[in-house]
Amino acid sequence: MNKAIPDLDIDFVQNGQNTYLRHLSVDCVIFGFHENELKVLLLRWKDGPWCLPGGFVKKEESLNDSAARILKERTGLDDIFLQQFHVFGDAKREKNKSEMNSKFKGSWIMDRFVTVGYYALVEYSKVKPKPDFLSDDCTWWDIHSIPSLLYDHNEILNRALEVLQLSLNDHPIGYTLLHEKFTMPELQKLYETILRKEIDRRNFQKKILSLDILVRLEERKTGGAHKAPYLYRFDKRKYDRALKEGLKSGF
Amino acid sequence: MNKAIPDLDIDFVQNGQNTYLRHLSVDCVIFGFHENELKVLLLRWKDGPWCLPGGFVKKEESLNDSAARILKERTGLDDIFLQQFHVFGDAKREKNKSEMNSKFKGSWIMDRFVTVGYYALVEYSKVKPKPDFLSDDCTWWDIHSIPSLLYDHNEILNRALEVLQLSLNDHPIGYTLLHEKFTMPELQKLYETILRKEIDRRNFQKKILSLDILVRLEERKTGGAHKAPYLYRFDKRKYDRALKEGLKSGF
DNA sequence: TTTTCATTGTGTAAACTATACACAACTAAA
DNA sequence: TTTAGTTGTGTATAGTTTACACAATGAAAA
Repeated sequence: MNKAIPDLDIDFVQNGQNTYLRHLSVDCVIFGFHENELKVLLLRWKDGPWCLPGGFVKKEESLNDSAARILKERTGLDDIFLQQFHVFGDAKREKNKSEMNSKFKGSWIMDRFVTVGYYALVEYSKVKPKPDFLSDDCTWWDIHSIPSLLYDHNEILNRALEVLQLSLNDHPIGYTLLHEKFTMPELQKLYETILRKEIDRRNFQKKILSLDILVRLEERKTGGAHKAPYLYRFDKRKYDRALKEGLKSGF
Repeated sequence: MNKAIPDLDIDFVQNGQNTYLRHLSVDCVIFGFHENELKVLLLRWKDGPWCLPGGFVKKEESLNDSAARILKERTGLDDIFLQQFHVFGDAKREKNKSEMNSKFKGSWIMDRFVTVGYYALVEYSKVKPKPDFLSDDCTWWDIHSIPSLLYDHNEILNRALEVLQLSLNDHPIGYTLLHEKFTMPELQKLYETILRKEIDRRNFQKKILSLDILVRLEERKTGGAHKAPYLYRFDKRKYDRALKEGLKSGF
């Protein structure tokens, strides 16, 4: 018996195929925003590389439910914005799988997997990262310094970022990534980070306010060595309506 | 032995799981354009409903290759614009499967399948529709009169249409749907059909020409009881460049 | 207490893009 | 020869995006 795999896992490795659909996995790119930087939640395999949090699809479970379950297991969060964005189906996408995971020899886990990529937008401060039983670490990484990841996970992450960029023009992303109250510069920084470009402060404000999904509060955020900016929050009702209808124009 | 399944199929039904990944299928929404109408290629199951052309993923085959193979088998066409657009993973998506296909009892085919939707844009006149061995018909249907389809195939088709509409704004779709030479009104009608809205003739021409991907030929198309319109063709080089870069503005 | 620095709040002009719209020219059929 | 239907083309207006400047504020430094 391999020391690296506790008893709990033995059943998963040996009999998982009775619980899960074979050949099919789900990987989640979980985005957060903290200290004006876009972050992604990564796991580290025991004695292995960093990777995206992922999992498998139970035999009677919908794909979306699988993704939501995986998200919940890693972050503790329910009811999060979660969006399928691409299927990764190259026959050779799991390079070196057999060498890397010799401890799973003969297991269903060693089969080829096609994986469905989901991305999630979560509020950084509400997340309590939890490793899964195959991992010994689960932490946020800055989007600008992602390490080399397992298999094609770097590609999956990059694709998620691209899709996020495009979605920004169609959907008022931001609701789930920020605190309830936030300043205009914070929101702008979020957009700039995702789009990887600078936006004129005055034009950004004009445009984002014209979407009519924000409410300016009386409150201001003090503490900085400068003029105190107003706080804003999303108007949930208008925000949801905008989500449904889609936004016309983008940055 | 069931009369409806010839010998060829027996092996597929009984031993397909040795060739294909289980639980995973591919369905293709194949669009064509003919007589100023958008068409979709559908199959009819033997003694069954109409459905999208689909198939399975071989164990050593990439997902994209599977879709291309399925497309080739149904249309005879190679090298076609083919795009993954969504995964359909509801646990109950194959309603009534067990009743409908009792002849496959015990086969891997009766398992639950998650299916990956692809859409393809093909030149109508080049296609020679061929039923597969489970079907006895394979023909074009007008987009406005699609029958009730197998399982969730109506939903898959509708989703493909939505994605096609969105893609129209990002990509110069049309190259693969029209003859080599076409008139401006034909191209406009294609856009109008996909978008389900009318576009001002003069503004359409201005905009599409401003993309700088068309070449106007000296030739005109005669035969109509009216002024003969010019013929155009795509400038392949500029078209490909535009595809890569994406188009800024949409209709 | 005053000054300084970084940042916020706000408005307008110019460039660009999208939309609305009209008339002359052409082709085949009546 | 006339007619009906359609094509080719340009311009004025509305709307949107972009570029840009200056006064006000709050904390920290002098």
